[in-house]
Amino acid sequence: MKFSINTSDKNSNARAGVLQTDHGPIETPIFMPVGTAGAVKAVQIPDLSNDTKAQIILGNTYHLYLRPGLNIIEQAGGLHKFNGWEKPILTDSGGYQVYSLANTRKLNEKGVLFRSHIDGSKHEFTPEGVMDIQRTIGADIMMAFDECTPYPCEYDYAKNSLDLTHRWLKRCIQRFDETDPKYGYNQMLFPIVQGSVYKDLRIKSAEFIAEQNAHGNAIGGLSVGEPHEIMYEMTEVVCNILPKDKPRYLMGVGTPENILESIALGIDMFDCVMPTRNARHGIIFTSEGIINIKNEKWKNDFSVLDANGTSYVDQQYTKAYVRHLFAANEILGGMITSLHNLAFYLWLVQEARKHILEGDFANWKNIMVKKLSSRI
RNA sequence: GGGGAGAUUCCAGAGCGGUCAAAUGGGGCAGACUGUAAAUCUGUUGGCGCAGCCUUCGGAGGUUCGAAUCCUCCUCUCCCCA
Repeated sequence: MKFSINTSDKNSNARAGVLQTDHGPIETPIFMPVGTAGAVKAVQIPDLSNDTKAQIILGNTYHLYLRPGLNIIEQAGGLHKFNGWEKPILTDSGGYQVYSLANTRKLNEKGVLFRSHIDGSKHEFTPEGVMDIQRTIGADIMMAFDECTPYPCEYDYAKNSLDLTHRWLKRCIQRFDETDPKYGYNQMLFPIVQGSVYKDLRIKSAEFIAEQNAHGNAIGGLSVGEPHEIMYEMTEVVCNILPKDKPRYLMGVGTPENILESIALGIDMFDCVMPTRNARHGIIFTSEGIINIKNEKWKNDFSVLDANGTSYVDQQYTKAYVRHLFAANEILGGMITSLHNLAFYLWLVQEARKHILEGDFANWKNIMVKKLSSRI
């Protein structure tokens, strides 16, 4: 449970580090593939591990609690044993579902009453309960239960919500401290900065979070529809306050461009559904720009999927073939693009790490960013 | 040989005198997606000099102010009985 920073970039706040966990080290900056229900959609564990070079994946407290349920996960011996992923796992707390499933839940001081999106049954999530669930799942990194606020969000709502998230955090920490891991390895708890798009709230929250002296700190409530400039501004404000010697995790971000810009601001960890979800929708990210493989123009393009790509699928399949798979609604299409996108995201952060260590990250980032967001 | 049903925009298939360039699916084309209720969702799908006009509902005529819708003939499909 140690975070060491190897070096810092000269012309930005980017850092390269290593976070030690009982399931192995995580080299930062890192992108963490999202595996909400215990599976990174359309990608097998060996591919995830050997091909994309993922070092840590996510699971979700709300989804795993509902299905398969804690009983099954505990019988399996924790999520690592259940899904066969032997490296670190981080679980989101369900705080994002407070936002994304706002129509089917009720929130109060005690916690959140969710109506299951699967069968409509009611389930109360409290900060204490969420800690217990994550103990049972066995995540290496547990997230505090928070309210992810929407955008736009009135100042008063954001302020009250922030105070609630902070009170919940104290309860999370207390429960975390008075309980033990279930499977013989250590777990960490990351608190989450909120405050919507309001600088003073973000500062207040970052200061409060910094005081908790957690193993790592997260920034939530961004990338929910606000302009990128605001997202970067909030991230910068918060990074200046959060402790330098602890990993900083920007939750739910983002596009390849977002990730590089945020690394420059001092972020170490990212997760996002974009590479996997968009992959299933036919979008692939490459070092030359973004490709919609379903577009007609690839119909008879027999060049490989991504000549610069690091995944075996990049050389194995042609654009025309992958386009055909999508047109024919063959499940293989989404498997190929998912693997490609994850390999690309992981390549991107590894490359960023390399340039941070070499000291020329800022220049490299500025060149990359221009290409990454263009459409091919 | 006798009897019956039908031909609609890329396909299937509604429409059965005006509110029809024509429902709904599918297919095509394009877009969205940021701690995953998402292998999902949205838009568009005759042409143009585009608040209007032109050409379309098997073909040719006709009735009517007005036809994809009614009548006549033709062509072609399908079904049943011999």
